[in-house]
Amino acid sequence: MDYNQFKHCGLNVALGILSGKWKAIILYHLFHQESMRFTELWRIIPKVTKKVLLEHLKQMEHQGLLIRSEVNTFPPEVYYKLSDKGKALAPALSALEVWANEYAREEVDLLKSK
Amino acid sequence: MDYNQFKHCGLNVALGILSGKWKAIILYHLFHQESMRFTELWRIIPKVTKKVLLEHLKQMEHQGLLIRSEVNTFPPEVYYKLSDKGKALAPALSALEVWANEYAREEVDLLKSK
DNA sequence: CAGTATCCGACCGGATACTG
DNA sequence: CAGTATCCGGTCGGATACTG
Repeated sequence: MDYNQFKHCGLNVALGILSGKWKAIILYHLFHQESMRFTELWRIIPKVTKKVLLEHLKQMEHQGLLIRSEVNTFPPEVYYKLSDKGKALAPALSALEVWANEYAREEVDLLKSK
Repeated sequence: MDYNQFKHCGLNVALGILSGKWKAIILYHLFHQESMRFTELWRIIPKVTKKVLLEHLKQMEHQGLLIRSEVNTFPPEVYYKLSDKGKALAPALSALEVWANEYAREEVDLLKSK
């Protein structure tokens, strides 16, 4: 196995971008649904507050992972979807998922049961 | 691309395990060197304090990513190396690295220059 | 050398109420 | 509906000094 494949700089950046309590679940839903409204995300993610969800979405938007678009009506409609940069995370995220299911089964099952 | 490959539970667990300011760089060095002494790690990682480095190493040991072994002499010698569980992270970590270099070049270069 | 004990500030996530 | 304004407690990383 060639361990020279990764260096810590890029890894640090990637992990930094993915850090945040709700990032995984946000990405998960947007990978499965392609465009969701704010309230839709809010209701589907248990127990996150609007403020925190908004902060996460803003960060991810500024980092170019998400694209935010609003329909200018009243009441407003705002949609979030993955950008190409966000979609490109798929292989890495699924590799992490595979690893967790293979090597951290207990923690995963514990989390599922909650 | 099949986005059903990953679910958020495993992803959450994996990201949780990898969260911590110095995790990336610790893993990086241990992937490249197979067994390092505490002080060796401490000197090679810029600006981390002993306490924090120790906390990170302890966590990673408890999560089964690292194996700690001590030679009972005075002064003590303690070695850290990757376990199989830790080594199995390689594909996922290098996928993250690849993504960062491809899609987050600016941040990576910025980090490198520091 | 490796590890522990204190103390501290900054940041992060959360609760609640309010607004265009 | 989507977003903002405050306030708050806990956790995380860091500085420093000490110990087996």
